[in-house]
Amino acid sequence: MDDPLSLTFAALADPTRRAILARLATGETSVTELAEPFQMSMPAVSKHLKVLERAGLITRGRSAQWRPCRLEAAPLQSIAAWVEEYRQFWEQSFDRLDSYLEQIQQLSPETGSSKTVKQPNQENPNANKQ
Amino acid sequence: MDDPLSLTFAALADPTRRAILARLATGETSVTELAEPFQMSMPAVSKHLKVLERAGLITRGRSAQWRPCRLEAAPLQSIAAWVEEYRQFWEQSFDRLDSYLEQIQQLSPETGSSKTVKQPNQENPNANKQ
DNA sequence: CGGTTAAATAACCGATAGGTTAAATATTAT
DNA sequence: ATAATATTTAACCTATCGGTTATTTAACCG
Repeated sequence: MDDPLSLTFAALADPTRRAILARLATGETSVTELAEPFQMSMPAVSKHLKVLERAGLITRGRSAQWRPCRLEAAPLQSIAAWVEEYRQFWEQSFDRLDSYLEQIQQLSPETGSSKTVKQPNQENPNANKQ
Repeated sequence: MDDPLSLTFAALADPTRRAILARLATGETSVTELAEPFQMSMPAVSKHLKVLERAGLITRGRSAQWRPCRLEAAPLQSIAAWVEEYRQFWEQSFDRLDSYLEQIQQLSPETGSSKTVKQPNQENPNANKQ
């Protein structure tokens, strides 16, 4: 299927392409420079760029013999919107875990031997680098 | 690559699988019921479910001969965290668009013929159903 | 002009994705 | 034990993916 959302998800389902986007987040650059960190041929990188371009995640300009690539984040916004629809589900999971932990602590006070589990304040772990 | 993020993105890159998740968001259900809306064979759906399971997006129980599927949203939280890193880029784009529109309006007042472009208040479009 | 550099395209290859039909498995019901 | 129902597995097929090397295109430079 080649609907926009599927194209975008598919484009993001490859660590090389995500690394390319991360690099582009620091600024426009050439194909050669983009390819440098990877131990793969230029045509391979070129194909990755084509996938990203088809998904609308990058655009390419022209400056002499260089084709500078630029990040286009609009499709990422669609992804964000899609995933937000499910936010309640993971928050709800945390709620359930909280309830469960409270219940455990309440019903079996002999587990006080473990670390003081006084409302660990389950919060967004974040820090998902890459 | 089979890192968690890639597995999750790949699992989401198929409209059938996203539809299955949407269905599961309304509650646990059987494979047969999940398969019903699609004009494809049961084994095909079974494969989709295996992909979702491998990505951690669903879990399966056992109740008699049924294998009820349940949505697990934790991987979606990882997706949300990843994409949030790029939020500034699409917001920045809107800013640039705003500046551009202001500039246009300011420099060429003869375009007043178009609809009153008085700060359209660019806001999150949302409403991305599927 | 000829040479160099940047990038894309062509042709190929093995692995995987997404579907099929047919057969096997697991559980319930008779 | 047998049959019925729900689901998975096996085997197969075609298309796409992600990579390669070799070639071609595009733009600069001297």
